[in-house]
Amino acid sequence: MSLSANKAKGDRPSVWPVFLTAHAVLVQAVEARLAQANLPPLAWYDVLWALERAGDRRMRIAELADHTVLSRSNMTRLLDRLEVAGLIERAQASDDGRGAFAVLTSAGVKERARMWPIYGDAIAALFDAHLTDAEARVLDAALRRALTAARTFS
Amino acid sequence: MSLSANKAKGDRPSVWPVFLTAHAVLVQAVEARLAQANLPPLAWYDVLWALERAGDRRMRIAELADHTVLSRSNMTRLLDRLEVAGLIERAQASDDGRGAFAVLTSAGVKERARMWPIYGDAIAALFDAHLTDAEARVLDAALRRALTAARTFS
DNA sequence: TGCAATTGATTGCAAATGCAACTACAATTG
DNA sequence: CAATTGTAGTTGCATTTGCAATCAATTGCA
Repeated sequence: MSLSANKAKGDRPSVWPVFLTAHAVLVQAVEARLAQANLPPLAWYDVLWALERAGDRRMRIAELADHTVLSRSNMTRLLDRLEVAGLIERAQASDDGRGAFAVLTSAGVKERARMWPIYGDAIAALFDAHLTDAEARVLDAALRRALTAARTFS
Repeated sequence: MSLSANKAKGDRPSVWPVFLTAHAVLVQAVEARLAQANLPPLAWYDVLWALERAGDRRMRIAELADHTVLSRSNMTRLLDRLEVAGLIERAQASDDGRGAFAVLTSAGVKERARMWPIYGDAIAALFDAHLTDAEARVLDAALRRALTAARTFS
């Protein structure tokens, strides 16, 4: 009976435990590399990069929260820290009196550029290097499928 | 140049972003299901299950921390909560005066059993259901490879 | 043996998170 | 167009985390 906890309902062993552990270990390793280089954490990168890709370097704050899979209050405070660090600014939305934009500053652009070499190398060395192209494609497709399914659920 | 942030060094698009998002969304969805059923969070399950699999239902606390990829201080406090809830007890290690065991109580066994149906269903529905057997094998192998590589690094 | 260095676990304190109010504005509808 | 209902973002508070310091016990070694 206790075997059940190892098995998917279907009865092949589930990949889930490995998925969880791999994530934990990899993220920890990446964060360690960033910290060691005196760079801010991963979450900062996500926000900066999202803003940089947005046409005018600005994004509505709820949109950002969705994008980075963070709660809104969480995003509010993350933006507080980024603002204190001078990497973003807030701007009133002209069309909606309640809304605000997070706007990337040029210091923000620089900081993301400073992070990328370390972050990119970490991803490459710790993650990508261990996947063949074919595996990468499978992984991508599978995870996207699970992802969108989980999203339509909630 | 800014494209670089999308690409693995190798220059195929990296699966990393999807990996991160999938993890975040899936874990959130699973936690939501547990919470909705008035069950404790995922981390509790990990500890309870690890203890249950250990022959004598006990494990050294550092060993547990390693197993669940948590810092030691974190584990100390997680065990505090589990102890308050009556799901584990602490026991002195006989061979090492500093050491302590976390010991699963029978209430702990019951609680894990209570969690499993919800947790197992969640994994099955949100994750496993979206992988073919072949994909599952690929995923498992690839993640394990990255995992052990990352571990030998740190 | 005796003393420094190491290890297992915990603790204090600062930072980060989650959740439930709360404020200010916008949209709906009667 | 007034009154309700909904939405964007922030804040208070309790919980959780991370890191460095601490305490006790063990190990290494001169």
